[in-house]
Amino acid sequence: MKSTIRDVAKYANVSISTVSRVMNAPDTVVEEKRVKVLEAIEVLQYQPNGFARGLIYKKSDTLGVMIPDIENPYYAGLIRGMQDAAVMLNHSLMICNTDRDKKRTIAYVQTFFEKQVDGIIFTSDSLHEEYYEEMQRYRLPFVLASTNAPEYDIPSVDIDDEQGAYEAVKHLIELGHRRIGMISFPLGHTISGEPRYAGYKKALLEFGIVHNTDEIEFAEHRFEHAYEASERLFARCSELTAIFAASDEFAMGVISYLRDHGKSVPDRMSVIGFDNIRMAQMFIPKLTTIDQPTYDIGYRSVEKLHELITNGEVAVLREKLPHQLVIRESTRMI
Amino acid sequence: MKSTIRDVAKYANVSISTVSRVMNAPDTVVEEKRVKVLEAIEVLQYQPNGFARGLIYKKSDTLGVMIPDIENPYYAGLIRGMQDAAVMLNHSLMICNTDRDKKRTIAYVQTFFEKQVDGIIFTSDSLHEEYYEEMQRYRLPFVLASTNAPEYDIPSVDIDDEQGAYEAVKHLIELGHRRIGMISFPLGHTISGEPRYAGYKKALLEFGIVHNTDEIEFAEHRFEHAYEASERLFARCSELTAIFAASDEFAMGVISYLRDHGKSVPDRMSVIGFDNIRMAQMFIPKLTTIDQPTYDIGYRSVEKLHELITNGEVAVLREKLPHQLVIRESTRMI
DNA sequence: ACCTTTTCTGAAAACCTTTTCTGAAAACCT
DNA sequence: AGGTTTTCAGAAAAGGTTTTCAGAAAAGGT
Repeated sequence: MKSTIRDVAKYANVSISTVSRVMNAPDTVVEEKRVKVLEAIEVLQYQPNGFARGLIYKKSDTLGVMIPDIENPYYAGLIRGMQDAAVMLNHSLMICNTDRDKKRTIAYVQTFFEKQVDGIIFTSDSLHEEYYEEMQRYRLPFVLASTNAPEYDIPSVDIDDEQGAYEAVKHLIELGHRRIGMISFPLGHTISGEPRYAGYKKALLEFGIVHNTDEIEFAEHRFEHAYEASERLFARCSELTAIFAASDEFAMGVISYLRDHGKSVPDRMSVIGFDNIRMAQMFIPKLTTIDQPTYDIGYRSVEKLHELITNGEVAVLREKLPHQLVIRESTRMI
Repeated sequence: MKSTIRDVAKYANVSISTVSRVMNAPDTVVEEKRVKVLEAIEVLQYQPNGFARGLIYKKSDTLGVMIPDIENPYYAGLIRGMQDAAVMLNHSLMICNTDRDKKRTIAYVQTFFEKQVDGIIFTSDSLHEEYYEEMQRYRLPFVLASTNAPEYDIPSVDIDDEQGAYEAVKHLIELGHRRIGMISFPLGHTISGEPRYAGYKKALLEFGIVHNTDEIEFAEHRFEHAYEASERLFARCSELTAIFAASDEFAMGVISYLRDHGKSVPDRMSVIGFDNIRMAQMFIPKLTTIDQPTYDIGYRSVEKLHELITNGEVAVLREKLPHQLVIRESTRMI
């Protein structure tokens, strides 16, 4: 059986208060007893019970994290950053993979609440009203990582998607491309759909290129969908010379499609991605892309959540981290 | 403030025992009071406190998971499987990324213990003696996922690495290759290093090919290391026509190296990987590889841990799940 | 030597739940 | 109607810790 503070007290011939003090304020107990207690702790392998402590401190030093799709490598960097920040703050992470399933997400909020997490980090995906209400219901502090919610005042940390997309497309234009297609996220229910599309349009507009809505095609989140979307897009528009893909995974889907149909990238077509996931530099060709500081977004988001938990508020509500154009091999001068 | 059972009791004009009963054995309390209590619960948004419950039930319904490197996509499938199994069992997962750091790993075992996880899943990586002792010290039930420990009697679920490697190399041989190099994990401190190397040797031996120790090169776990290892290997052995890479990530490293030096795969060199991570079918060329049922390994490992926790023992100690050769584009007839 | 302050320790309450035990009321039986 | 069983609800203990409070002993001051 696990040993308790009582066992330690008995073994060391002191009261439990003394044992507790040895652990929490060692200098208030006289040396002689202190060493006896320490010895007892060592012998009995005593470790305080987190439940009992939680009951008193009313906190678990645990943070809940919602990930929409853990197989998407984009989240790996995010998680690493969060983890490192958590370690620094002496906290633990409870991670849950929602699979973008509403029921599951809401069920997890409840679990988190019952397990007394101190707060929740919500990554990517747009914040449905239901989620928001669920969080409000339980009054759980939470922050948004790699997404934001324009309609609510919720702390968030992400990047400027529109600006990133703008720079990506601008890069293509500066390379001489004029017929530029896009593989976008669906516009409605996805958070980076709108702004990245807006950035694309903005760049075209700025360089006086007419935007033809034919030249955009939509895909859900995965490689396969982008592959299929490419098929539809190229069937419709044959004169495209470059593609702006809303994510690196999409870019890989596009390139795979092109390769399967005998068009090499970047010789016959330039493709730029978004995110700079680790695979971007492992892929052949290495992807030109917009780098997101995923590690930092993760790190900052737990710092921010911690700030929110301890202060009840947050110094800056919506935090935008810097992105960066990374030029590799998948784009070239026309 | 969070409402407690006391608040509900007061609101519903009953004792706290009754409230508790409504939640845990509803049919032992008369209808009239039951609805009042239910109503109070709804109004006050009451949710029982996990700490208090944990104190009584002596369990948290939470499992700890150790992942060596969360950025390695291999673990994504594993985690999904674990998560799904956990949801089915009404448990939560506390995931920690060890970065293969001993101090951090041990610190995490302590945290897990204090937070009263019911058990731990240890993934990949070999089980150092220190870890084993730490687990013993705390008497925490644990299982090994995607690794095993020949020297200890610990429940594990993984695949037959040697057989998998054997089949991979056999495939190469059947394709007509005779000069087959290998990019291996380091032999000493890594769990799949030895058996995959053994499988490689076994296949060569079986087909009467002399095994030249020159033709193997070692790399740590990542793409970059495999890239560098390729450089060393090809500098030494120029007549190789095929490579057995100990992981898909290694295979991608090898292929990238070859591509950067003008040798296309599979035309000039066949490369086979191991794992069948999601990227294997996204890569160009798509990787021929040995499929590991990562999802199932994850799923089974939490089932197994649960079995161990509830029964104190486990029906089958070392569980081997089936692997499978998946032929794609990175290998071809010589 | 006596009084005051400081240091140190233990008892007990508090945190929130579940569960056992006990007793009151209701239901059942003859 | 009287006695027995069953149903139901509340009081209280238990689970392991921290912390407040009070008191005893030691130290300090005159």
